[in-house]
Amino acid sequence: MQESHTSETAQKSIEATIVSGILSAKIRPGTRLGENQLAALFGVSRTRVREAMMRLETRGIVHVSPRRGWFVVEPSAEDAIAVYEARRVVEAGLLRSMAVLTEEGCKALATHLNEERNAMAAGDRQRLTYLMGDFHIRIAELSGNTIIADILRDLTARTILISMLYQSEFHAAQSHEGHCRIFQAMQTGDFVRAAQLSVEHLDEVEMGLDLTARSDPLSDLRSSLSLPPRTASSISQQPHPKITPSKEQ
Amino acid sequence: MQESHTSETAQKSIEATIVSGILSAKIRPGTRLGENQLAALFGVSRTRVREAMMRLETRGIVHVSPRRGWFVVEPSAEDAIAVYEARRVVEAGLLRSMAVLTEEGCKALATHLNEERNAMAAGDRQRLTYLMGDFHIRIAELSGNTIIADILRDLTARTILISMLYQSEFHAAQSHEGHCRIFQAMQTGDFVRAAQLSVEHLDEVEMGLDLTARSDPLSDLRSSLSLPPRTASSISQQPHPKITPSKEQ
DNA sequence: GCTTGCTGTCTTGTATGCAAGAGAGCCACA
DNA sequence: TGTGGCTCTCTTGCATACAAGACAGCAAGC
Repeated sequence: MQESHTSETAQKSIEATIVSGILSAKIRPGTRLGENQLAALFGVSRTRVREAMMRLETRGIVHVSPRRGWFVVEPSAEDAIAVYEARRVVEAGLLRSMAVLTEEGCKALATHLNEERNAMAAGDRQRLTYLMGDFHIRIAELSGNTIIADILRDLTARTILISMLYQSEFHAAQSHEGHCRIFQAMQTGDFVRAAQLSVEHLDEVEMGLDLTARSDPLSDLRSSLSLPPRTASSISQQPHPKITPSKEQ
Repeated sequence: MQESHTSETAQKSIEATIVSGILSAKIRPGTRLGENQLAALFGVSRTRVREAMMRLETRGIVHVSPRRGWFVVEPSAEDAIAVYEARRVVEAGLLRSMAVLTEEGCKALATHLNEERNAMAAGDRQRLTYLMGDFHIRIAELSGNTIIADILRDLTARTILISMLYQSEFHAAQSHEGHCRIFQAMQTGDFVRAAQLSVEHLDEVEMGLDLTARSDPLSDLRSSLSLPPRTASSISQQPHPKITPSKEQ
């Protein structure tokens, strides 16, 4: 952990750190990501932080509110539906395109499902969230197609943000069983069935969302004024718009 | 075309301009995109250009060679295979997920296929290239899923770069027929068949590539030295590494 | 009490300046 | 003639300075 090595790595790791923070549910949607704060945290100048933010913006992970700051996206109900639809398309397409499950792949997934079980037993919810998303990414990875894996990673990050907004209770056992079923189908080489199970699994999770719960309290006024349903700039009507009282710089 | 309006728009349009230039085959793979050149061209400072470049980099459209410059990516043969595989996954998954073809959608596609015919008759190869890629993007657009549409747009851009590198001759008629078949299946509501035809169509195009033609002449030496197949930094062994003699600034 | 306008502070937007490095071209030398 | 090294130019990398705007908090007026 040399200082020099850290700062070298920090260049692209701002992105990775934030994404991994989201994937493990440690960063909530709407979290403010101040350029100065991150710059101080990572020991770099604002320039680098901005670059990372812009990259994350094109990946659909953060968005900028002009002269106000960068925020982790808070997907709207419509966004949520679109993300789940996209995942169904990609994951089903991926499974259907797979021909064999290699020995290593089989082992990797079996190990993963064990980890899920362990986390459930331990009641480690953050780790569980991470594992539940990671299962799908692993499938993409062992298909060998890094393009699809990257796409799915970003979609999974958004999925986790969605679940933090709209999922009242976490049916971990149900998800785990879904994963097991998909794995079983893959083991028997029935990828068409695996794809179908994957779609059903995603449907199930989507159904578990309460997409009306967090609908903003202004929706009545908004609709009577016939404004767009929920713009990016109307976001962050969050309960804690204040920054942590660290005065930074 | 007011000056002010142009410069306001220019901010994000650098990205769009380059992508659209690639989609219509006006920008070749390996093209150098100098920060100063673009800054002068768009009338903005290097800062904005860099932002656009970084966004395009995360989209897989350009890459940077440190202290040498930004270049439009030159996909390797392995990249080409991965891109086609990803497209098969996404497009087949998309078509399978579609339930109905709306009246407008039907009209839009019919119009598009007519445009393809016109461009073929006119022998307008650039426009033809654009249309051939755009067909797939349109399908994604009329599915209503902008996430998938965006993904497919970037993949199509890369596909076109690939075709400029590895496609010796352009079988436009063959592609057009493939599109027609997909459209017919969609019209009859048989999306499973449309998906299957789409996969076959992409296979066909991929088969038309000569993925050994442009393999770099150093491959023998490279493999005997057991170096990595083709690194990003080994790119731009292109015939014209020189910049156009505009002295800029 | 409630609203409305103002002002100070804190944020990002953007340009610019300097440093580091890569590479082309030249020159000396064998 | 061919080869090695040097230098000089041009490129991006990165930090910093300043400008512009958003918002909270306050004060004045109704």
